[in-house]
Amino acid sequence: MKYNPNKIEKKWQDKWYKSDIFYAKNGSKSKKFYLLAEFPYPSGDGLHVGHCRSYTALDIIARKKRMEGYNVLFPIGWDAFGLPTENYAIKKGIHPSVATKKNTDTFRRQLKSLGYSFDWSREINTTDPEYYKWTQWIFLQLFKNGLAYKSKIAINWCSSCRIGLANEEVVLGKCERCGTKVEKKEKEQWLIKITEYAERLIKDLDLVDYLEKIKIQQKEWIGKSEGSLVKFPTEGIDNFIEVFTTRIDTIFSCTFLILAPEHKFIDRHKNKIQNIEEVLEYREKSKNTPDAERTNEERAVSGVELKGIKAKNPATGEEVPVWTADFVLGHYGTGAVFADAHDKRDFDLAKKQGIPLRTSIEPADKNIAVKVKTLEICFEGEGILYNSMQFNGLSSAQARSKIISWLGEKGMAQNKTNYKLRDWVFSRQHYWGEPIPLIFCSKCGWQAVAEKDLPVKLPKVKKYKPTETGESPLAEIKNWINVKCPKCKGKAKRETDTMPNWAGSNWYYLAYAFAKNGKYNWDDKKIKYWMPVDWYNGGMEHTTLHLLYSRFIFKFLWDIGAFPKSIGPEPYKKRASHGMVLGEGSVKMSKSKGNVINPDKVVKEYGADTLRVYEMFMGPFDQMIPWDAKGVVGARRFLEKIYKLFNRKKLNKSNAGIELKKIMHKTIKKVSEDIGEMKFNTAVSSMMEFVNAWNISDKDLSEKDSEDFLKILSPFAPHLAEELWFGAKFKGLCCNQKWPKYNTKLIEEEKFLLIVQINGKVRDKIEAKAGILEKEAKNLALSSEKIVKWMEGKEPKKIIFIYKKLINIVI
RNA sequence: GCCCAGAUGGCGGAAUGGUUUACGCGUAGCACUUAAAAUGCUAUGAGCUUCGGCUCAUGUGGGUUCGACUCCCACUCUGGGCACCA
Repeated sequence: MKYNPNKIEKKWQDKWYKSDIFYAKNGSKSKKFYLLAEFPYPSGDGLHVGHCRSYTALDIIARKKRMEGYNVLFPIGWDAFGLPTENYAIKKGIHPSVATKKNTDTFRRQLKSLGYSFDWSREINTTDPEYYKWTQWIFLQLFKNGLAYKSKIAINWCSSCRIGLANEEVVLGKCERCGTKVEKKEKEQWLIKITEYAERLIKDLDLVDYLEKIKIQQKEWIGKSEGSLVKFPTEGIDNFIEVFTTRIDTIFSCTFLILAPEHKFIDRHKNKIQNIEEVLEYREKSKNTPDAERTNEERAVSGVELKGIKAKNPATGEEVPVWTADFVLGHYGTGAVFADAHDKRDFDLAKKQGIPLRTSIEPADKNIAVKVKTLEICFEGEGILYNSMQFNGLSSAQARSKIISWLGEKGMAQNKTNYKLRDWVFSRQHYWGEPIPLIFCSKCGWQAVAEKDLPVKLPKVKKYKPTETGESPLAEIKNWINVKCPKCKGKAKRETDTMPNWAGSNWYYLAYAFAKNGKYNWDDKKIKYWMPVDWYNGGMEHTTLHLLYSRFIFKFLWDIGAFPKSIGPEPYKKRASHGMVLGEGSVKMSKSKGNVINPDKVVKEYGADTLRVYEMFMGPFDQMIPWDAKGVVGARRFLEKIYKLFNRKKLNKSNAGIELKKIMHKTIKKVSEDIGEMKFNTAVSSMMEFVNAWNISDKDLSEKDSEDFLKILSPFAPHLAEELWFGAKFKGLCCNQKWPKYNTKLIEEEKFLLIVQINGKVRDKIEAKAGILEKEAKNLALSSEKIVKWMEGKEPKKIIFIYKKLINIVI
């Protein structure tokens, strides 16, 4: 009989998916385990082998946990709103929902063809009105709690997609999706106050078990910096210009101020700035400089003085000039800085424009100190203060707190914490997203749609294309837009913007707790039972987007009591991440390179189990790894060997070998531990070693050992394990069995290879009893011919003995 | 520029203070075959060798240690993230 995976796999998948064996049981008394894999965006390209890698890994964990007696929730669904589907629909002239249906059907078929043990009864779809009813409900709660507001802001505008982009969607000044240069455009947008949660989003990372690099990336993205606000009086104009600084210890060297070109001070005092035309011209120029060009490191600093404007340094009482320069950002801090010789950009600008400079921080290195004082080089580090009145001689750190309290007493300075994180632009001018459930009334302002009227369904339109003006296509459907104001019943209009991609994935982990066959009945009890997620796996690319957003939304829902408080303020207990699968030669897989591996083809040619085993074996799970078509063959050979051994040497109990049993138990130990640590590659290799040992042995496996082997194989190659389990006439389904335990006694070896070193170099290897101590080991070593030769008659100076490992003789 | 991760045979990798190169791929030889494929077995880091072995090798240079792929310092390169953040 030949191993025929196509036949075997279909058979077992039918059996599994027609039953409820992979269904999670709400409220079961067994210990729950919620294992979450990021749900896919169902693109028209179908499943990627990268999806298979992470889903196989999690499927292995889910199957093992189930065998260990946990009540496992391992769900799947579709994050289906978004631009690619919309663009596809526009191109093909079909409704995006039709494209979505087609794509999800493909994904579902592909995922099932790989035998994943998802709970398909809880499948979710973010584009289902029953689902987005809750997405809209969450938005309304944000709105009602004052966390959603509309504001005219300069947004990142992609002229090709005709869409406003969140900062997170701009990569190196280009649109993340299409690569077009992003422009600045003023537009009314809905924003969400994620910044109010900045501190908690940092602090609560202490409560969770995330990979350290994920925590670091989140913290860096939020970008907390502690400093102070300092007032620079501007007599006769405004009262003062306020600046943010983390280096108030350098204030005595401040010789000028710099404002961001867009700073409102300039607008307020146009008539007082003598060279206002020049200043406005500079502002226009900097506005049109795309961020991409700013990344040019060699770009020289530029700036313009606001002539006729002076400010007073609150520390020295000196009058200093005020400049504007585009390296000062309007949206960070107060949009204004004080400038001095201890900042590289300030230093460069001053040198270039002939602005006077003065130093006040002395570096520890005397040679550098000389060059700093003569303004030959710019010193940005910390040191000892001079030129700083009563603060002379203090270190930078000491001086900072003293200067703040000194200026603070005069009302000129205070402590201040700043974050790089900005509020989240939440509206999109596109069709294929959740409508924002708000109504604008010219009398009453923005009003929430009544909760009983949710969902606000997407209306049918003829054209999905964004309009020339950049407005959403919904803006053209008059009978949908025009509604009554929920408050005064007068004429009002619906918001026509839709929500961004992230809206649906902000809360989907909650949906799985209560979703059933396409119905979404929010259920506190079920949420309480399943949440938080025990183990969440996804890509590193979502660390600063989805992961941060969803943590924020969860915290918000927790705050307003949308589910029981006892769950705690964090949605995910543990977060791990997988490495990408690259094309051969370590380049990214892409259609244009023609190196995309289609999982369907691999399944057809080699079988699902082969694909699963190969993707686990190819390398460490968290690392990027190139696809190797030849490597797939190795996985297939491994499975074939197992199939042959089970059929050829079918359970010859009388010939069972104790040596094989020992290796079996070592393998159980290794595989059990490795799965928990996501070291799937070494788990597979240890099973390969076992099979090799069995193959060359003239003994066979006992019935118990065969059972155990199939059980540990089954998470990796579930179809083959099931087939062989059935073929051996074992009871029930293999995937329903109890995970095997290893016997410690069987793992202990009676003998070992004693490594004998002389001066740390291996000179002999002697087989010895496992229990021997130093004395016996020494005798054994010194009686070896080779060792005697190497000793050259010398006496050992020192002997190091490591139990069960080696003996090192130092001469 | 800053932060994080990494560098081991022809290739993917294993080993986290104690036999470097497990497992897999590839390659070579042998067996089976009319032949090929498939399969099985054997060999496979480099150099030297009197065929007993010896020497060298985990990016580079130092250090700690009886002993370093592993720990420490400096550097080079590769990948990822952030970046005019005051």
